[in-house]
Amino acid sequence: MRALPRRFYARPSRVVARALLGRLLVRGRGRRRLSGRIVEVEAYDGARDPASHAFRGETARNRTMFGPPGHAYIYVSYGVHHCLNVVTGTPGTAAAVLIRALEPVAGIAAMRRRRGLGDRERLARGPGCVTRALGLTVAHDGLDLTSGPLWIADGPPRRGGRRIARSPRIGISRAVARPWRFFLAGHPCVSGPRTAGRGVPTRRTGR
DNA sequence: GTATCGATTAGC
DNA sequence: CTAATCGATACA
Repeated sequence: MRALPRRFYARPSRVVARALLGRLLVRGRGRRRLSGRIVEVEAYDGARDPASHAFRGETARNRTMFGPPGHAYIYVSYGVHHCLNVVTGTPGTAAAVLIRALEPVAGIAAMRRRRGLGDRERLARGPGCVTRALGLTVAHDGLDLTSGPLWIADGPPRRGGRRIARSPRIGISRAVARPWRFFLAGHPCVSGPRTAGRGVPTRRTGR
């Protein structure tokens, strides 16, 4: 399978987000290949989206998002974890899709080693777990997904017979009502709610 | 300059 | 429930 062409990414983040579900995210080539089916994503919409890192303009951290589509935007979350996004839209739009969860397909033993976990369904469940399982860090920020050792496979997205469900995005405090989280309904590797829920997620108490 | 908050997770 | 830990942001 080939890497998805750049034109795939040169569309609005919500369109790309849905189109990514069921596709294969691949790290490396040959025997050392790691891969997983994308089962959960979130769309972010640059300057038009208060929840986006790009909402307040370009910084050293989010520079990649302002570049051409089809590149990996990887940032440090909570000072501890790394999160993988794909840049979408036209250059300067600074839109992106966060990869929140994978169903591990290849290199599962290596993922188990990296994660110190046996449960396949939990290996890449959650954005920080995705990068941990694949061995991605901010050192990989800016990688070109159409040519590099990190890519997304072309071909019909196999959804395993599951429908695409949507919900509000997880872990944000602004623009909380926008239903821009997309996932394969009921898939065991999805983090958080696995069925479509209307309305704003329940706010955790304490702050 | 200091204080606070995250596109989170693992562990009590 | 909290700690971890750092870039970005808010404010004196």
